[in-house]
Amino acid sequence: MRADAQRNYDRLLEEAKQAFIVHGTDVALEDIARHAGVGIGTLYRHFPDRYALMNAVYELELDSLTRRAEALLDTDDPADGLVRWLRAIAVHSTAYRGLAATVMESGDLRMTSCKNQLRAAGGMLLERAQREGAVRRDAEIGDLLKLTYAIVLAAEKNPDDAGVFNRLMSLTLTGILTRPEAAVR
Amino acid sequence: MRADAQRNYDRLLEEAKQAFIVHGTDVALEDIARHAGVGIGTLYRHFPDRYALMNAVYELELDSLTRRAEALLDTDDPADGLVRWLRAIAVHSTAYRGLAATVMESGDLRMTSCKNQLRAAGGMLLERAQREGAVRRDAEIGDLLKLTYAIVLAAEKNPDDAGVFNRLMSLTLTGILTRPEAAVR
DNA sequence: AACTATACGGAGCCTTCCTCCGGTTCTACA
DNA sequence: TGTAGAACCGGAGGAAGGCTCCGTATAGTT
Repeated sequence: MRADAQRNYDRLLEEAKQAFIVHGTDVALEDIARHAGVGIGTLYRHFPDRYALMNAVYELELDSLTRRAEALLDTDDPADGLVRWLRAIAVHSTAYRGLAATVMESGDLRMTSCKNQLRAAGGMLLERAQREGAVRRDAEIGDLLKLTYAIVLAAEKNPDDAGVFNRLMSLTLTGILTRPEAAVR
Repeated sequence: MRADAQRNYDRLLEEAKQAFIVHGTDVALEDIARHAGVGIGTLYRHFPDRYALMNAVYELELDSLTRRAEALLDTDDPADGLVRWLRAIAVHSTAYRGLAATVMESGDLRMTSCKNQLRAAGGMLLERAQREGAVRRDAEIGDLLKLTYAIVLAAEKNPDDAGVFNRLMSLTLTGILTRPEAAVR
């Protein structure tokens, strides 16, 4: 990679990150290019579409989420560890409004590398919690992540309601029904 | 309302319903107008924006959902009644891809009339279930609807996974943790 | 039949996405 | 250091959808 290309790549990535945080992930790509001081053509050469850019930005955060998962593997309470990690994911994806909607999709290959890393890191936390009987055996890491992102999405659509994320998360973690075996087959 | 206006209104509504079902709620409004045999200006006069159209289409279904709620008030198992109603809502909103995302929002006034009717109907089912101790006391109908729509959204983003809706719904209804009191404060 | 309030419709402007290609700049190698 | 050409730059412009505006057409009334 040529030095100027590398420079532009880095600037675009940094600028995209800021723009996603401030304006959400559906910000106009032209704005990102302009703020990075390059033409729109350069942006598209480095990142074929909006999702490549989102993937690259999210990858910046993946290391810390992976390390967090590893650290939480050492805590005493496995259920608490899993829950803390899901909350950490939520915090990260909440920072980039609109990101959750994309990460939740499974149909296409967009952001696949990010999603695989998340699944691997969370899978270990989930398995430990299940081994110790703290979490239902039939829960899968993919579904847990989908639920987490779904709740993030619901929360970001209710920006005036600060408590909505915690309420929905609590409902989901502990269950809505008091006698579940009776109503859900 | 003039006769020709009424005719066009009805045609637009019917055409919008079909288009939403077939192409999702982000279909081009020009297509709806064309299929209804009117100009785009006429569409915008009757429905100021896309959300007015979505609201009108969803209102067509509200009666049946309200009646369903009333019928379910007479069933033996209150938890089962609530769950069945939430599933009915999910079925309806799943038919119109993209609708769930809009209904979930609370910030603005779009689709307010629909959302109020849903809350009223579901609130009765929820209260009965809570009175009989079948559902957590701290659950609110608004949050339950948000969760339901969030799951619909997650499911419609995973069209290749037929079971995802039921799995997420089951996780949410019965809870992910086996000893919730220990991990969630 | 004439009149008026109401409704119609599409031209046209704006914004955003994305592609394409002529011109420019950097790097490697002599 | 000079140079060839590979790599890169950037913005014009086509495509598509959202929405507005206003000249024209028509339903309903007297």
